[in-house]
Amino acid sequence: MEYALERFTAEVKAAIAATGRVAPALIETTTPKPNIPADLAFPAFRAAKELRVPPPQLAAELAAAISIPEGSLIGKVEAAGPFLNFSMHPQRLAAAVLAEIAARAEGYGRQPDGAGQTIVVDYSAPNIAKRMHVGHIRSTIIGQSLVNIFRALGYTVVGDNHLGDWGKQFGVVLASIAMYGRPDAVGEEAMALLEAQYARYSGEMKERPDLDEEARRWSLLLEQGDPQARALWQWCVDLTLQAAEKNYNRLGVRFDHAYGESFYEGMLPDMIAETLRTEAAYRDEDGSVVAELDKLPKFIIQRKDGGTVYMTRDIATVEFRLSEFHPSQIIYVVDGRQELHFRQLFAIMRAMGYARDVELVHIPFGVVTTLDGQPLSTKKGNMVYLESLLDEATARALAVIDLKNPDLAEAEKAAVAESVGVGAVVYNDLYQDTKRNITLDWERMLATEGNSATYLQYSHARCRSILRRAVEEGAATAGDATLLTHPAETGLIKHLARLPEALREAGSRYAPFVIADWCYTTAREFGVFFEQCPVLKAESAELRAARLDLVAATAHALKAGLGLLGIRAPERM
RNA sequence: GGGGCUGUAGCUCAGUUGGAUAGAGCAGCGACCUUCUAAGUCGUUGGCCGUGCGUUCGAGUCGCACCAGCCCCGCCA
Repeated sequence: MEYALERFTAEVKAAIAATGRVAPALIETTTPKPNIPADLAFPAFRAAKELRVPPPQLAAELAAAISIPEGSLIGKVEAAGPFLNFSMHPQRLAAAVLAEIAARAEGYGRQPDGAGQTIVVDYSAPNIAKRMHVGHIRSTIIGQSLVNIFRALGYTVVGDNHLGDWGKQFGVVLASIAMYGRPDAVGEEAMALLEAQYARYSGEMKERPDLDEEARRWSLLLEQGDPQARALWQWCVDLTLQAAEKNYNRLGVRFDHAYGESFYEGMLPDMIAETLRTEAAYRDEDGSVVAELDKLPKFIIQRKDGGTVYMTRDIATVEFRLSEFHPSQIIYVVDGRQELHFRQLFAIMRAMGYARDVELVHIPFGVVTTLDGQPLSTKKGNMVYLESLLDEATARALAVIDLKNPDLAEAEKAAVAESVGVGAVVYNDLYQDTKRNITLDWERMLATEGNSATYLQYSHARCRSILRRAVEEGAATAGDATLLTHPAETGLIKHLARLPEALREAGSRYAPFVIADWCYTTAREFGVFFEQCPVLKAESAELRAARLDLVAATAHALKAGLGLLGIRAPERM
């Protein structure tokens, strides 16, 4: 099914074409700025040049020549200087949009664009034996939103948590446990102790080459399947995943797989041989395997001691994903600082002859810094861990709820606080272009006004509140949408009509903020409507029914948008 | 030295096939709660769009050069 806005655009193009004055190739439309009282514009510049007439003249001629088909979503056509402006027919649009949303409810906006295609999303990827902190939550949150967005676009999405459970850094973890012992604790507390040991060990490692050698030895032992190393490794993995699972549940994050780097261990020797066979890489004099491609800096695929690196495992990972899932895209939601790594990875995959039918995409995101621009680090002691971040956000939300809505039952207060607090943290990572660096600004993050998750949730809750009262009063719904002609109603409806378009743009740009933006504007449009158009006390029962439909549609659409971001929409707050 | 990202209002940001008067929020000032949740709404103040040159009928948007900040550049991930 085609959504109303697409139909409107198609009708506009057809109407212009029907005049016979403009070649179809020159019929391009743009969305006018908000201050222009129109919904779609045809700039006549190019076509006018072709026809050798002044643009305003062509626009005027077209305005006179155009005929609007019966029942069209086009309401009005007029020339405005060199532009030909089209406005939607408010009543027919209202009927079409409300029907679409009523039919799909929270599934509004979904499209079958990606049907039959698979996308692998590589995200989160926490390090084993490390607590998750503000640094890694970006990948988790952005990645999950992209998963949601692509699913809504009809793709088969495979979410894979590429755990950092291998490599030399893991050798350090094992070596430090061997030296200081296994911490006597559980959950995040145990991990905090592991981190402290790790930090202590790597600190001393700088001055003691024997410790560095020991870490390397553990990493090799692990790769060689030494039972003691494997057992210790498994303990760390279980501990970390258990703790992570709690955070994932709170964030609404779910993976299809969590293979992790270790999963690819057995494939590495063949993979290295393959890079050599295809001459994508060569063996250096010192025994290491290196590649130098596309004028990119040289990079290592196998260490001179025979050990593997991140790159080796990433190559195997691509190969595995291709043969296992046959995706049209593999997207990596990873820190922008690894941009070069991915360019190198993608280059070597191409050089090996893989990745011909797949688009490999790195979605870089910026770093999180403190208010004064300092990086967050364990060493500096200014690190903020995910669990405490969510707890703090929830606690602050609860304080506001106690103030604003003290009559709510305690259990509901707690649930709402969780939704609002976690929503604020999620939104902080999604409301702007992901490649920007963000600052950890508690005031900004937990803001309850303006462009904030809370404001969006609040708008939804207001809708739901009206709908609840309507049910209590036994008010009729399923009204006549053509009664919705107030500017505030039309403004809101026009914006609701844009969700499918926003979803498509969010997918093509890998940009959840496009959805966030849409939600925010929806909330604002609803806010205006809320002030100007009484629903339960509308002038007539007929108008009340129609407005109730609009409120229901707004609630569904907002919930759909928030859902794409991974943010819950409470019934009341 | 090479490369990537960023530069738009005091602050945080939108502005993407180049189009009309560059938009929001926050902060500031002012107004609106006996009516559906004031976590709201409305008004108002605030811009050499980093700088320069170029392409174009038209540039915040495209090209080149420069400036500033952050980041990356073989045996970590």
